[in-house]
Amino acid sequence: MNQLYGMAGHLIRRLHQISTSVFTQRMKEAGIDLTPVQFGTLSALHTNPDVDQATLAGLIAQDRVTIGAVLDRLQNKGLIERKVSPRDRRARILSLTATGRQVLETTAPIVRALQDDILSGLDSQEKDTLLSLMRKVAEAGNDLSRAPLLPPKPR
Amino acid sequence: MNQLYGMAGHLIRRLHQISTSVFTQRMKEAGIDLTPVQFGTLSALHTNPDVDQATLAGLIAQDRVTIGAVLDRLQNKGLIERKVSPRDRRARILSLTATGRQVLETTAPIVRALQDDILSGLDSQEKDTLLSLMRKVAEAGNDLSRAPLLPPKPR
DNA sequence: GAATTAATGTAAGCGTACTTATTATAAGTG
DNA sequence: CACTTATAATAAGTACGCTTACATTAATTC
Repeated sequence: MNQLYGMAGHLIRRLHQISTSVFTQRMKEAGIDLTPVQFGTLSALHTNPDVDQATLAGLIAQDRVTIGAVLDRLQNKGLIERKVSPRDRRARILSLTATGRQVLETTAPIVRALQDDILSGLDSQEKDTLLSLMRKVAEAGNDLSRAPLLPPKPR
Repeated sequence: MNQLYGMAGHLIRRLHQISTSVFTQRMKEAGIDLTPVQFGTLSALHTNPDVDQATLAGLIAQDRVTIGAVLDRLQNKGLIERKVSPRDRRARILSLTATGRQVLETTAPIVRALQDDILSGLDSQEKDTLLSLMRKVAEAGNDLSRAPLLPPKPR
């Protein structure tokens, strides 16, 4: 009846708990007030400047509604700005503030480093294997998820 | 600066989104109103009858506070019961109701079947590899997470 | 050009996962 | 036995991730 512990869903949930826990702890140690999703948002905004909210959501596989709330918090912290798009008055064009850019620069190396701690218990070959399998699952399952990853605007 | 897409944390979050999305969809198709965590809770309760809330939380690696809210919802649906422990009046002894047992029996085979869909995109050997690596990470990272998995009461 | 259809962002609400604080009870120590 | 310490559950609050619904604006179609 059970066998819960061996189920993909349960293991994925555990990994997610471990991942966010490690992230939160490292940020706390560094005195930085940023969640995993907030970091991802800043990072995506740095790579894709001047996108609107819906596009950004697709770029990091987030629900449009969720990202709206995340942006509220980032705006309150003074890390991002929203401007009404001149081309489409429904849309908000997003940009990093100077502070946001600075926080991202400070945080990025810490985040890169902590990825390894999440997978502690695996040797480096196993890590590669796991990452490549996860990439495969994420790609194949993209359309199964509520908020699929969307390619950047072709423009 | 970015490389977000290859990071362990991001991939794990994606897998979690895919996993819960597949679960939710299959339950909806089956006309069953049950979330992944609620299923896990029922399942653990079936395997470990008459535990209290704190013990249950440890058995499925959940925060004690979170599990309290989950139990509220399961109780509202009439799937579980809470009784004050005669040995320790602080503790609530949990049990499945007849309805709860029935829902679990109906749901379990569907949940078992859907595990495979979560990992669509992998062949069966890759699935085995991924599951075994995830098990390893979950085990090694257990104490890193906020709510580690705890062994059942020795009693 | 008016009417339909679609898209952007927001609001409100549910469920999970966490934090810190509080209440009640139990267990341990002097 | 009184006092301290620890534990079970709950309360209140934050953050994600989702749903449905809605107002505004854009694009399409007749």
